[in-house]
Amino acid sequence: MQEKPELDFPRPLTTVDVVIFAIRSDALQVLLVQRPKAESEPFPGAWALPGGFVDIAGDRDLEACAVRKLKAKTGVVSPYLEQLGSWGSATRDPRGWSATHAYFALLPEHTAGGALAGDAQWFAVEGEKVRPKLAFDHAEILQAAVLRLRNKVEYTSLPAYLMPQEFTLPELQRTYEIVLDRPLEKSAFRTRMLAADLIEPVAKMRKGPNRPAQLYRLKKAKAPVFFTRTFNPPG
Amino acid sequence: MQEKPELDFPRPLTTVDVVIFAIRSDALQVLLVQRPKAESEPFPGAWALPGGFVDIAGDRDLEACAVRKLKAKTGVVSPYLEQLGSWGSATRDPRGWSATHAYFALLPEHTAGGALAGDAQWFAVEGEKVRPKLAFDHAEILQAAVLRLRNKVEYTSLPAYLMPQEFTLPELQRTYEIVLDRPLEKSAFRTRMLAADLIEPVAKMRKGPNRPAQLYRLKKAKAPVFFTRTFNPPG
DNA sequence: TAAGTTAGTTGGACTGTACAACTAAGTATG
DNA sequence: CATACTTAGTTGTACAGTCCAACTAACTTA
Repeated sequence: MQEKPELDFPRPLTTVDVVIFAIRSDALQVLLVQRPKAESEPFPGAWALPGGFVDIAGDRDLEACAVRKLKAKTGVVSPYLEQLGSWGSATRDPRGWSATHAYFALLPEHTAGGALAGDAQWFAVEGEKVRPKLAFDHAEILQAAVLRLRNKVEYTSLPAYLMPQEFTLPELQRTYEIVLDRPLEKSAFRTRMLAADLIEPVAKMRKGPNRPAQLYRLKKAKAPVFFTRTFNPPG
Repeated sequence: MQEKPELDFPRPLTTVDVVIFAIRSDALQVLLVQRPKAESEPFPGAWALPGGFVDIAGDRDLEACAVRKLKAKTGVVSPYLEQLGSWGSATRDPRGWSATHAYFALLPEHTAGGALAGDAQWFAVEGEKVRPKLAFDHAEILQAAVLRLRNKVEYTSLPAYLMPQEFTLPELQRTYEIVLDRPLEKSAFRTRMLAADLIEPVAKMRKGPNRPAQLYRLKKAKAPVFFTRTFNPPG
């Protein structure tokens, strides 16, 4: 490692933040952590996205760092994880020039209750915001994550990653509607979802208070399926 | 600025790279720069994406840094610029743990010939690759850029940013076809493009060797327009 | 004047969505 | 035990946009 002047350049602080979504109580929720209350910390006591500094000794790459932070807060090991973008500027962190690599993760509801860290808590997403004022530029990052999620939902199968292993078509549709925050046409939804070849029926039925419903599960496809068309909004 | 142990963490090298696309000679081309031949440099003499270290004294934010690097190599000040993603790992740069923030830019053909830096040169994109072997993980970044461009072209108006200020519909269609590397239906293309309300006719006509064609220009819309449907491939 | 080239339009077959009305299978209620 | 209520799932019609081919239009060249 030679002593190039460039290597002596002061380097930005480098962090990774994760926007963790789940459907809970029939609403889209996001996991936040409370920053330490010590006055020496930036934004003491404020809510923030889970994240922190890259550990160049321990983290092989950025995604491994994101997985580590997600596991630390939720105990979840392998959710859907996608890079969202990066935010870097001289002013976003009072400690100096900093850049964060933001990821977003989708958790099935049943895993979202598990091994939550003590400083972590779920908050409902209202519009593209959340009730408490967020530290740093995390409100902007959260908004980008919600918009990206909504946007991708229009033409991919992403919401399937928010479902438990087995689910009914109306439940899946409900999840789409929660994420998109608008009603969808039942028959168009069924036609498209089945044509997308993303889910397969299992032998069982779900017996509810009403008519029993067919159970489906995600096919083995790892990547989200792209639909050829968007759902056109009714009306 | 307090002396938190975290701030003493060794920080990754932080760079910004820009994938610069233009249509030249009826083909999709990308701008590359040749790395210095000094043996003390990583990948001496190899071709690489334009980019370099973030200057935390001079760059206000990541995008400003990308604009600076783009201007340095092409002279172009305000092209279409979009964040592509970030790549960071312990091994991608022999000098140590590094993270790059990648952007991609679209240039109209007539600006692409201008004030090129001496070490810069255009290369045709073949598939998702380019002929020379690229430094670092830049082949991977380039591939991601091409796939993203192709993918977005399916449902947005991005290619309009590759056009000169005034253009005919057949020229615009040709640009779509070059980017997508497949033929498009003429009448469906016209219907969709005009319905998208993205371009507007100007009073003039283009007089070519054959029948004259109506000239159009981009509407003032700053953001690329999202189509409601994809182009279905013929056949 | 005829042939060639490219711009742009027209029309019919087809496909998938939008929407409403329908059937199906269970539970709750009087 | 019959009726109403609820939710799952299907069917049918209208409509919009595409796919594709054939057409017209305007100009150049031989």
